[in-house]
Amino acid sequence: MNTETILASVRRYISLNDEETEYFTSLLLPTRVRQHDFIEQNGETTKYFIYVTSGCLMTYFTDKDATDHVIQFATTGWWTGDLASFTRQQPSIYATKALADSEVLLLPRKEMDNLLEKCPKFEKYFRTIFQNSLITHQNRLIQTLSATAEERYTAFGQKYPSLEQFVPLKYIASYLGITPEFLSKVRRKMMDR
Amino acid sequence: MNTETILASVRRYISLNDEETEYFTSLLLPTRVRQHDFIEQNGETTKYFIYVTSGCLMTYFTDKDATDHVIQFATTGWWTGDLASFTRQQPSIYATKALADSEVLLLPRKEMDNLLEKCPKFEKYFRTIFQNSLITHQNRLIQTLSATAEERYTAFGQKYPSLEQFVPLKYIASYLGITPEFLSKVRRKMMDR
DNA sequence: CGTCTATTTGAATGTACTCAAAAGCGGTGG
DNA sequence: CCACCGCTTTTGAGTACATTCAAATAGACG
Repeated sequence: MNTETILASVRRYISLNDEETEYFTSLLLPTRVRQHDFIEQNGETTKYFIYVTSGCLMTYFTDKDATDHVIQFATTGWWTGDLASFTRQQPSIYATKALADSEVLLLPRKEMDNLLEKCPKFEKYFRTIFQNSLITHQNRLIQTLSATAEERYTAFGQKYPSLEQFVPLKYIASYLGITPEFLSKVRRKMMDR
Repeated sequence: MNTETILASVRRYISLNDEETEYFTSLLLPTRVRQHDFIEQNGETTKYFIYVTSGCLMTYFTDKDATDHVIQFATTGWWTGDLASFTRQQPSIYATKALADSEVLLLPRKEMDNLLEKCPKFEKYFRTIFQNSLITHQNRLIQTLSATAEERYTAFGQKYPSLEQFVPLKYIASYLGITPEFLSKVRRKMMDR
């Protein structure tokens, strides 16, 4: 399967020689998943850190009232998964499933450990990935705390235009922290203007 | 000033020889700040990544209605600051100020670049710091999206008991994403039971 | 003390939720 | 190709959680 996009991602931050490239790609498990398929289930210990080559995934939390809350959508070029479970090898509170037929590269936990040990320059790559992701999460937190549902919906559409083709409205509502019914009403109000 | 706690933090993840220890600590600017003092102001480009040796800081965002939103409280052993501004050298949307007289160690942006270049094992340290912080932010997002104000307040008290001594209720309200008035009413209800 | 800020209280209001039901839409099988 | 089924989206009425505004009370600090 296609390792072009992940290598491009890595090379934005570190340079790799042929041997390193070969070694790195040998650790990745290329996998096809179909729409509605799960890559990880909640309750189970997360096995993989997941890179999306094509398609679209979502990682989400299901609360005690059986309401879903989307932590992240991931399209081409994004990493996703449950970092807490992956890092600490404890049961996951998240599940990750495909919103469209997708191609992913799975990095098993042990192989990531090996990679970082044998080829420490990947520390820089993941440091940068996590740092950027942290910034994104802080921005989202600010948005959630300070903006109305309508403002958040508008901002979401502008920030992630490519997701509209994959993501049902009810999951966008979930990501925004509102009910599908209320998102529908927000959209109505926007249309009426 | 005391570099014990920051060295302990670093040594949890990587080991340093004397030369590395010496070099690392030489980059840090020990600074005392008094309650109400600012370390960084919004609108200005963030100069430092901030490590708290003692006391307590808060990093917060002020929205268009002049309402503050706390991104992070930082007590002994925590890093804080505006990563987005620090990383991209763009004007900050956050400010960081002291909630109590505090001692901090400031790591200037350029020195962090030098450190990571000359002593790449620090990539691992910061990768781990950011990874853990990301997990914390994801948990908080989940909480904010799925729990009521009362549940969040209770969880906050359990997770950060040490903060109660430093942080005025209005900032806890801000962190939880509610108004001070409503937090007061939540507390009343809890007392009445 | 007196002043300034933080916290509490109460009434009116608003934003978003719940529940129930209808309408829309896509896929599948006869 | 159409009819049906299941799931998503919309609509509406009633409700709940949280906000706003105004004012009183309590605390902290010089």
